[in-house]
Amino acid sequence: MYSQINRNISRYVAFEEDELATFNSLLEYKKVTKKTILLRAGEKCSFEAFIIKGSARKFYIDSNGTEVILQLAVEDAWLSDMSFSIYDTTTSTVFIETLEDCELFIFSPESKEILFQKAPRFERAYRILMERHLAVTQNRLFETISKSATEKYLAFLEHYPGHANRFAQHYIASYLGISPEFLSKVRKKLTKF
Amino acid sequence: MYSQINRNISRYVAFEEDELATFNSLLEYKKVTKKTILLRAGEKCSFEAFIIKGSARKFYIDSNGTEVILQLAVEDAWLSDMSFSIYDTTTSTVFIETLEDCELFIFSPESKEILFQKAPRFERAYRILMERHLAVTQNRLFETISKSATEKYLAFLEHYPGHANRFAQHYIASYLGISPEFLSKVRKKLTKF
DNA sequence: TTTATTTCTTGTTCTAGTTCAATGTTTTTG
DNA sequence: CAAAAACATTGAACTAGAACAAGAAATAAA
Repeated sequence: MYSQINRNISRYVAFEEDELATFNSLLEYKKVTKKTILLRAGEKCSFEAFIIKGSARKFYIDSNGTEVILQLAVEDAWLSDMSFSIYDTTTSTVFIETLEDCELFIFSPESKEILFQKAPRFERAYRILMERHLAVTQNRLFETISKSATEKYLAFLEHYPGHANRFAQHYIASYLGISPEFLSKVRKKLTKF
Repeated sequence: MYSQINRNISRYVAFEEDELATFNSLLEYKKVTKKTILLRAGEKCSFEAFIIKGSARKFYIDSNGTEVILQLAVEDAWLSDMSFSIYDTTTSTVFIETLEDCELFIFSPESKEILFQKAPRFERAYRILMERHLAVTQNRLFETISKSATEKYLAFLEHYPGHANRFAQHYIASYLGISPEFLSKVRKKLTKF
């Protein structure tokens, strides 16, 4: 049961058996059906979830009601809140919703603190995870600014080969920052070749 | 000389004197004139710099020659490479250029590793720094996707009050992902009120 | 201080992408 | 299985912002 998440967290740091045991003891296993809202904005419980099975989306809604998908996540992905509203005066809010039936490990901020105390080497794994995540986000920002809709969609297909036929097109459109109608047109044009 | 950077790194972790001494011994002080290219893409030396005084920009150039500014940095900011080209097959490249005469602390990846070995609590400080940085980047991504040019410029003014009259407008435009001409028009419209 | 270089402004034309609306298609649910 | 809901397609009208061009200011340099 824990082998998947242990493999994931051990990607950049080789942990000892007892460290992993501590880690595992702090995880909460959760099974939820699709369309479950795991996190509603406003609820002050910042948390992290690891997807064992299933898929989910993380999105923000700004003051104008605009919804933007920040992450389309599948097995082996970490979903975290990262409440960035701290940096912004305008209320911007995070939602996490499952899209398929999911099996998850939930990791609360309190558990995280306990883990770092009992097994400080996890700080390192988390730092590296964060660095990677940041690199991916910067890359996406870069592509959002510099690429056309078609180029962004092609890059998306390349980065996430499985995603195109697992997520609804209007979610992909929102992720890419284009309208669903236009994505439909982009895809049609692409199939011609 | 070290008080500024020590204050910065101690923001989320209270370090002991000897830990800070170790940290400081690993920093390389550097003074450079404006328009110095600190990092040219391709040079495999991933690094981090802390700005004591002056300003700089970090930007990417993609395969089409499009330049996108990822960071406009002033005193007290960390500039890091984060070479994310790993995630991308298309060659995208990082440049860091000073815009004013600068005093810097340079922190090499090797020094970083030594630091983490000698004073492991720095892992924590770096993790938190990364988390913050990620939150800011996600927020910017969100704004880039959901806001109009005018809204983005207003948010920029709010987040970075000093930046507007310190950086050339075409750099700000590139940071916001809009053309310099259009930013000029946006600003003109805004002064009318 | 004059000249050169970089930066900013303003108008015009053009286009990638949006919005709206209507129809068709798939998926969900009782 | 039928009915409802959610999702996708297509076209037509519209718009935010880009690209181009050419002149005006401001900075730097000599």
